[in-house]
This record gives sequence, structure tokens and C-alpha cells, in this order.
Amino acid sequence: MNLRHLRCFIAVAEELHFGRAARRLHIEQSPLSRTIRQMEADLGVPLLNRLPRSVRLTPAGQVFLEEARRVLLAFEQAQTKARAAANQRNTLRIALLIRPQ
Amino acid sequence: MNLRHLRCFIAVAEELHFGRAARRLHIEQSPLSRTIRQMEADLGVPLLNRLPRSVRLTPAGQVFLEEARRVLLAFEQAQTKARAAANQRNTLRIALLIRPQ
DNA sequence: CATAATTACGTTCGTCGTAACCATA
DNA sequence: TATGGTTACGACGAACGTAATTATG
Repeated sequence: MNLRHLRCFIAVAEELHFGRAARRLHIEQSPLSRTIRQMEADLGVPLLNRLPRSVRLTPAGQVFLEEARRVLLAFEQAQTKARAAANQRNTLRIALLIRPQ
Repeated sequence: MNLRHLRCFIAVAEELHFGRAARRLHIEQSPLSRTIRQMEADLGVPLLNRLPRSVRLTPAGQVFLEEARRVLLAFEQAQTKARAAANQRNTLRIALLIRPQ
């Protein structure tokens, strides 16, 4: 499983509709369906109740939705903080250039 | 970037040695090197100082190491909690079977 | 010369999109 | 019959391993 899987699941869980979620993700319904299926197989847990005309979250799906959001948030923070740390270093350098000693 | 990239980076950052990290990940040095390079390109930030005979973390690398660990931890929790939630449901069902009403 | 990381290249696996399919309302 | 989700299948891209390359100590 992957961050891609998490993003796909979040989209479906929020839209409760594969078509809309696919449009939001800029992919087709077909690969989206497969991605969710694969995720459920990996977890060994059904995340969605697929009714012929509607989609609902299972209790496990509800839990996983919240946790998946935490993962993506942590990932974005990781990127942001690493870039900030690199810029911090540049800022120090620039400060030293402006006022050497 | 991906969870795979994070796992690779953590291994290199902890070993400070591509060869050992590759063995630990059960892949070869070559794809590992590419993976780290790609990650740095994605971030736009160098994470490692590569000296001909040694590897060190940049300040950004240090920060990213901690954050990457948080991401993987969150991901493992997501899996664990989703499975627990599914089992919770089964446990309830079993309880009802044992003691119906 | 030995060691450590990187690039070149061919193969394998994953992901996509198009199209066909099934099942309801 | 229209809609929504799922499989079938071929094409493209990503990741791997082997092997050759570069560069220090």
C-alpha cells in the first residue's frame, strides 16, 4: 500500500461516489475501483459497503479515513519542514554575507 | 514521493552507508542510490552529504529523518486501527452469537 | 588496489485508459 | 434503459538487478 492508495480512499470516502472521486483525482473510475479493492485486500478488511446505487463506509473504513488523513498530513509536514530547514541554512548564510563576522 | 522512498531514506540515514542500508532493505545499492537521488530532486533539498568514503545527514536530512519516521508510524497505526475496528465488529458478533439477547 | 556510490541497460511489475460487463432502480 | 461499480486487456512508466564507471584512501 501507498500514499496513492490513501489519497484515492480519502477521495472515495469523502465523495461516497466512485465517479465523483475519480473526477476529483483526475483518473478514471476503473483504476480507482482497482486501487480500493487492492487496499482492502492488503488490509484484509473491507472499508466500503458497496450497494448497487450507493457507497458507505464500514466502521473500519471510518477509522481508516481519519488515520489516512493523519498520514498524509504528516507527509506534507515532512516535506515542508525539510524545505524550511534547508532554507533556514540559506537564510543564515545570507545573514553572514550581509554582516560578515 | 512514496512510502518506499521514506523507508529507503530512513535506512540510509540510520546506517550512514548505502551498502548496509541496501542489504537491510533487501535491494541492491543501485536502485537505492537512485531512490534517494529522486527524493532529493522531488524535495528540491539535499538530504545527504556524500563524501567519497562516508555519508552524513544535512540539517534538512536530520529534520526529514524524524518526520519520515512519524509518517511511517502514522501509516502503521492506520493499518492496525482499521484491522482492530474490523475485529471489534467481529468480536461483537461473536459475543452476540454466544449470548443471543 | 579496494571500497563506496553512481550511471547504463534490459527486464519485470505496477498503473493507466478504453472497452465490455453486470446489476439495480 | 440509464447509472454506477467491476473486470479484461493492451500500453506506458516506474523499479529492480547486473554490469560497467568514477573517484577517493
